[in-house]
Amino acid sequence: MNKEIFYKNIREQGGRITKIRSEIIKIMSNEECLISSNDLLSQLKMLNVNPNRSTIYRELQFLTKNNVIIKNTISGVDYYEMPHDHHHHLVCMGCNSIIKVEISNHLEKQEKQIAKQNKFNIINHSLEFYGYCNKCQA
Amino acid sequence: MNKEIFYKNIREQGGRITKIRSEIIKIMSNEECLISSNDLLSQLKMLNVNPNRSTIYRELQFLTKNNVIIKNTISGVDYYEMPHDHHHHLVCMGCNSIIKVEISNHLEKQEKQIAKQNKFNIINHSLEFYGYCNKCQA
DNA sequence: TCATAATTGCAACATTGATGCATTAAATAT
DNA sequence: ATATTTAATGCATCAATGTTGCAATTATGA
Repeated sequence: MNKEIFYKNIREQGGRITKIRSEIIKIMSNEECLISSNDLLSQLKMLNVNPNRSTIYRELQFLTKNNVIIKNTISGVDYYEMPHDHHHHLVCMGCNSIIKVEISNHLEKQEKQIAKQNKFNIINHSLEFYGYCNKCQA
Repeated sequence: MNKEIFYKNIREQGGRITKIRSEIIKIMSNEECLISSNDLLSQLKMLNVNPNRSTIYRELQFLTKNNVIIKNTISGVDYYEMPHDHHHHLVCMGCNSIIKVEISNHLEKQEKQIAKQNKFNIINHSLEFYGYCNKCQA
C-alpha cells in the first residue's frame, strides 16, 4: 500500500498530514478486516499516540468523506475498512465477533438493476449474516 | 393477521397481554416496513397510549426474543419488522428514508453454503444498499 | 520565518438503549 | 369475587457511541 496516494488526495482537498492522521492511515492499511473507533483508539495508544475521542470521530468522518475509508454500521457500532477490501460479514450474536466472507458477484448485478428501478444512486452496500459462531453454539 | 396466534405464543412463555403490548402488536401488524422505537412511540401517543421509553425498549426486546418481531440495526438505529415481511432496504444517506426492495432468492442458497463453510448457525441476515434517493440527488 | 486556516483538546451535549427498584396490574388459584 | 403471584411498568440513573462550539495549537504555503 502506498500511503503517498492518500496523502496526495488529502492535500488536494486542503487537508493536512498530521501525526494522528498518518498513524490512522497506517493502521487502517494493515487492518485486514473492520475496525471500530475503540479498536483504533487502542491501537493508537499502543503506538503512544493518544488523541482525544472527538478527534478520532472527526478523523474517521474526514477519511470517509475523502474516500480513504468506508463506513459500515453493524449492530449499532460504526466500523471502517479500506475500500479495496470490501466484503461481507458473519456477525456472532453471542460474542460479537465478526468474520469476513466472500460472496459471488451476483449482488453487483442486482445492485445496478435495483438502482435503476428505484432511481437510487447507490454508493455502497452492506450484507451481514447474523447467527452464532462455532464456539458460541455450545 | 391473527393476533391470537401471537397472544397464545406469548402466554405460553409466561408473558401477559397488556394494553401496551397488544397495541404494539397491532401497530407492528399494520406496519408494512420497518419501525424504530421512536416511530413506535409516536404511533402509540396518537392512540393515547403513553408508555415510558424504557418500557418500549423492554417490549421490543421481549417481542424479539419471542420471535414476534425481528430486529435490524441500520445506521446505528434498531428497526423492527414482522418476520413474514422480511426484505432488504435502500437507505438514503441524504434524508435517511428507507425503501424496501425485493431481491432474488439467490442469497438464500449462498447463506446455507456460507453457514456450512464457517460452521456458523445463521439466524438472520440484513442487506442494505446505501446511496441517494431520487429527491436527494438534486 | 510568518500568516493562514486546518486540526486538536476540552467540555458539554445528544441519541439510543440498558438497568435497579418500588409500584401496579394481569392471570391464576381459591 | 377476592386473594395471590409475579410479570410489566414508571422513574431515575447510567452507559456507549457519537456530535458540536470554541479556544489553543500546528501543518503548510508564501
